[in-house]
Amino acid sequence: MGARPPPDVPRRRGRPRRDQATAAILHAAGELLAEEGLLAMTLDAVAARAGTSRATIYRWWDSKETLALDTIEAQFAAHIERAIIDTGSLAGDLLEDIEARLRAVQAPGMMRLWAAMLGHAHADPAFGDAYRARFFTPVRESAHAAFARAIARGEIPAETDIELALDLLFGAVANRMLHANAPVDAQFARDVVRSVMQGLIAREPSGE
Amino acid sequence: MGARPPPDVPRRRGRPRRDQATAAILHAAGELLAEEGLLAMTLDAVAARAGTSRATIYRWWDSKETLALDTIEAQFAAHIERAIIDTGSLAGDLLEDIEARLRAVQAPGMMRLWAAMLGHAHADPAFGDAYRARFFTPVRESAHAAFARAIARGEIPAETDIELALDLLFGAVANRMLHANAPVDAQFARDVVRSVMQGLIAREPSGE
Amino acid sequence: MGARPPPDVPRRRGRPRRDQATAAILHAAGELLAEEGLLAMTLDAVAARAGTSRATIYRWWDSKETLALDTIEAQFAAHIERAIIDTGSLAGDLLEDIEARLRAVQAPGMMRLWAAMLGHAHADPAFGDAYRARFFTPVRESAHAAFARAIARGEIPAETDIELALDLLFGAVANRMLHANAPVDAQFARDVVRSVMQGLIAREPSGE
Amino acid sequence: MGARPPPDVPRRRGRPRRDQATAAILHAAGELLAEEGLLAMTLDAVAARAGTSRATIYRWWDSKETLALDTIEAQFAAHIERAIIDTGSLAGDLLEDIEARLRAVQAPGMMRLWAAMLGHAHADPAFGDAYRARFFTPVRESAHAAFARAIARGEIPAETDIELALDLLFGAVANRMLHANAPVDAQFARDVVRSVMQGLIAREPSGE
DNA sequence: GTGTAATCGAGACGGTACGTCGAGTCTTGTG
DNA sequence: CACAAGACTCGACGTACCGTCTCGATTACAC
Repeated sequence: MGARPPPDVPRRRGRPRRDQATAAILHAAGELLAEEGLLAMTLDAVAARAGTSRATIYRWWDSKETLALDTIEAQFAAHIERAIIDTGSLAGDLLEDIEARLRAVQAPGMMRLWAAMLGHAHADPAFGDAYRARFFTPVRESAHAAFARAIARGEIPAETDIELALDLLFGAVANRMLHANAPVDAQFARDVVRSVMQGLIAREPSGE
Repeated sequence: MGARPPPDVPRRRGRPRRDQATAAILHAAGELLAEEGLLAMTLDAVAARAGTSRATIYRWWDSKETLALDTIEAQFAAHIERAIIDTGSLAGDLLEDIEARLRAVQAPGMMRLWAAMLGHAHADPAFGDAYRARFFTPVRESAHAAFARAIARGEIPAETDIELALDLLFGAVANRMLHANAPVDAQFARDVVRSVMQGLIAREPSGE
Repeated sequence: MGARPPPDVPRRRGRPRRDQATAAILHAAGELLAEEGLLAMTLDAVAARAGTSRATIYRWWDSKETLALDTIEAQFAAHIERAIIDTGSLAGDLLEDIEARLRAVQAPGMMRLWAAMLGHAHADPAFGDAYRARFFTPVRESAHAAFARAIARGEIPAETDIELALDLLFGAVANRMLHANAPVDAQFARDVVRSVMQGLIAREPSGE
Repeated sequence: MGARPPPDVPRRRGRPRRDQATAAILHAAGELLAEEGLLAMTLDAVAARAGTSRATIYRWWDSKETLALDTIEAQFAAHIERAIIDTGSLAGDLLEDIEARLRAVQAPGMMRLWAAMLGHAHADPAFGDAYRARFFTPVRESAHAAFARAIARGEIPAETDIELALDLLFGAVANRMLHANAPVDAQFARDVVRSVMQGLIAREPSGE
């Protein structure tokens, strides 16, 4: 599975791919996803709005979920600055990180879309792998790096269970948005970061 | 929206509802949900396996998601003992609570189903309300009561931010299962509980 | 097959039949047939308008077509005076007869209903027998009697092919109404009668 | 309403219509109509026997009645030679015409189908127009032409009421088949033609 | 230039499931 | 018994997307 958009081969024979079509499809899909959600979005509607044919979409994506994955990735890219965050303190790094994600996910229709992707990730294992590789792992890694830097400069103990910390951190935020369907503000983000750091610093090794 | 299973009215005129049919439908739906997931489950298949007609299903449920909601509720009921948990310590209460939920959610196909329900909860607000009222709020309330008891007996400070604690607690577990798609064992549950408690006890009031 | 309305047994045990129900059903069916036609008329609607239950209808009629048959028979009875027509001349008798039928069949919705009955008569042989026995044969017989009287008083030759005359007579009228969907007025009826009589009187025996 | 079989445009973009499918549908519908009649014929069954999908049928026909209309037209075409009938005498022309129609309508199941079409023609005005345009008007016109030729060559009076003659002619035949549900043989056709001609030739103008 | 190869639009097609509707049957409680 | 209420099975309906498939038209590189 998976999209095979830019194979970036040097040059092939035949009519070259019309990049405008790809962009128009992603744009149309983005609008429809925000307006109606994943389930209500039909490829017919995407094709009509993009001015292409359904066959062209199927040529480059193998399902509408994969198309949606590419679409929200393109939208996230606009919200998240890829520059490495390094404020000098762990709390500062984590807060910056979380707030950047929050800005991206609070665009209209994005929560609904996120939930739909998560649902499909559990229905289709291959899609689940792609989903995690693109939206879960990167987030986790950038936060992981922040913890590693904090250990390196002695801010937190070396034996800190970073994986646990990440689950607490992102889990709390996700829980509030996805399950409680409640808004997440900056104050909540600060509370979460402080609680997690206090819980980790004070803790003894977990091995009973 | 929502199902209207019989509110146990005393006795009405007309042919009585065949309870066996309702049970058979729920049973068939449960099997098919575990085997194929929500999206692949057809009402045709449910009706065929339950030995009823599709029309009978539509008489009592307004969508297959609502049917699924009733189905997993029936399955959860089998896993979760409703007796109030009170071990005497906050950590003990929380662990018992979490582990009870884990047992229920680790039945085959249940993760996939949970994710699908969450996805639909964000697609259909009315369904979202029903979903939270039945699967989110009860869990939260039983844990909330455990915190209240802990405050009453002086185990944790009275000004503890319980809502935050709940988000950390259940968020960490949900994050690992839903997003990381990784297993949650008893050790992880213990680590989460300990971390959250330490983070809360030591913390100062959040208001800047 | 066929309806089994009033079995007219002397007196049976149990709750006596509520004649009002039967009348209400026929009345409701008549209204609905005129308003919407046979196919669009549902037994649900009839039952609702008659204030009865569907089961009661099924108790006395075995299909909605049979119910319709009884219904239009009741309506025809109101239009057609059963007294024997005898004006003294064949042309007069035939005209009276035809015009009486026309009055009945030109009630609103009646053409549509007649066509539907005819369609069903060819779909269900048993119904076809009942239909002809009630709506075809009687008409034919009363006109046949008029011809017989004309022969008796020497108005037309004794060897007149009456069956052929009846087919020409009623066929022309039915053709115009049913097939051409055109109105039939008194002038047309007079023309038909005159043409048929001239054609028959002048003719030689048909056997080649 | 109405079917839109291919108007034979020169060449359009897109996948060309698979003519075999259209033919298979008409053939399957023809068989099923003869076997079971219009009401019992299911589009499911037609699709299954034709090896197409129900959607394809709905793409080209808007109801099963319209499909039936096309079907019997195709079958009539096989029975009726379109060559203009001109035997030199009015009686000869009319007999040829009537007997050609009789051959077509006496195929198995055709009477039942004809009656059903007539019923639907009165239930759905738009269908009624289509029905008459295809099965009523053409028959009428060819016979009308025969009368016109007879007037031209002085065989019958110029003031003959042709419309009345047509109603008598076809009405008598239709009455016997549709209403009396009796067979029509060549002798009956001859009798009808002779009677109508005698009735018309001898008659005076109808205007009082 | 003239293939050759690829893309794109349009749109028909077989399929599957949907949600609805009506027919006809059955099972209660009430009169 | 008759009747109302109403739950039930069955089967067809017409619709909506899906994913696939032919087409004709277009556009480039390669010979």
